[in-house]
Amino acid sequence: MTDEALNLTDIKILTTLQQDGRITNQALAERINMSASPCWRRVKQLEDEHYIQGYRAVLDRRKIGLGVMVFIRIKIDRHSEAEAKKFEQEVMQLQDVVACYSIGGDADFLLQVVAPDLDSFAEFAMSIVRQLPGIKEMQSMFVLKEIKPFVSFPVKRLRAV
Amino acid sequence: MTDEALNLTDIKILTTLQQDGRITNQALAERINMSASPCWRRVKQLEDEHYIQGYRAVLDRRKIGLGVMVFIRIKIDRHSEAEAKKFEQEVMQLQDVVACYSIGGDADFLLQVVAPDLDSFAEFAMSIVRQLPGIKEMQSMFVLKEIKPFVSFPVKRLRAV
DNA sequence: AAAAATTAGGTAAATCCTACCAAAATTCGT
DNA sequence: ACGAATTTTGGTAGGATTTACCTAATTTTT
Repeated sequence: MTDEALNLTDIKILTTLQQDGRITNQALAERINMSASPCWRRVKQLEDEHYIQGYRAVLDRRKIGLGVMVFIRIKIDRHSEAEAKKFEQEVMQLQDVVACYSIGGDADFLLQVVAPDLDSFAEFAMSIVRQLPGIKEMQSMFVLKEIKPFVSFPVKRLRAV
Repeated sequence: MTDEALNLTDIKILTTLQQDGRITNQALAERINMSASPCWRRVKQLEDEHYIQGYRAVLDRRKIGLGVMVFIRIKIDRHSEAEAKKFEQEVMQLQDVVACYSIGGDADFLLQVVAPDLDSFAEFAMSIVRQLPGIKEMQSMFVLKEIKPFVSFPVKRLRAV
């Protein structure tokens, strides 16, 4: 509760845990050349301070039957804050929309959607997404290949103030 | 090594581990109403068969100093497979490009990029991304708000053949 | 330079993992 | 439908890990 910034140890810990979220504390401690006690304490601290939001298992999308992934750009009717809120709330409920961002630039929202196959996606896009409140435009970008799947954020030394 | 499909237990396990990748085996077993032994065995099996690719810590992007996230649509010069490969390889090296997809639709690639602030992003976009081989068009979509951050894939019973 | 505060390292009890075994349930052939 | 074979389950115990606590070392402050 003093410095509020990340030192080199923290950076090593966060980098390592992003690669292997189930590494044992002992192995982690060895990796960063520290004994187990202070290492464990730092991890707990990073968790308590919410630098680490949580831990997740990463699944093979295709193996669990989700052969199709699509990014959808969506524009909604402007001039209605209520409509936007409603849109956001409804999107939140959709399990097949695995991520959704409000974006600047040309579109209003970027949705990341998964489906077992093209037919399922078409059905979902037409009867669910299209029917969301206030939709004006919609453009699908099909993922042909995951060149670089998301793994981790680069953790760098925070710029001094 | 018999069925090759996911039963209800597997689905519960995968769903739970996507939410909490560090849950203890005992707690997981209780959650799915199974004793620890078979639960542990199933998890190991799901790991061995690569339904589970790994475990990761999820960090708070802003807390680690990455205030800006942008999706960039990029079109590259067509008619050159070699150029595309080169592009992919170079993108792979860029730490600030946290994800990259080859996409159908209007654009060729979708890049997910992070940066500490707008200035850093501008610098990165101009002097690094713009200079990638074969770039024809480039359009940035700034993330204003993460309506629904990616957490997990929906795991459903696989359709019987 | 001494005192205070912070961080590191060690230790031990509690918990958890993990490999093994036996029991139960299921499948299969007859 | 029955018994044999196979698969799956539940229990157990040794080993590893976690986690709280204490002391020593280091750094910071005055």
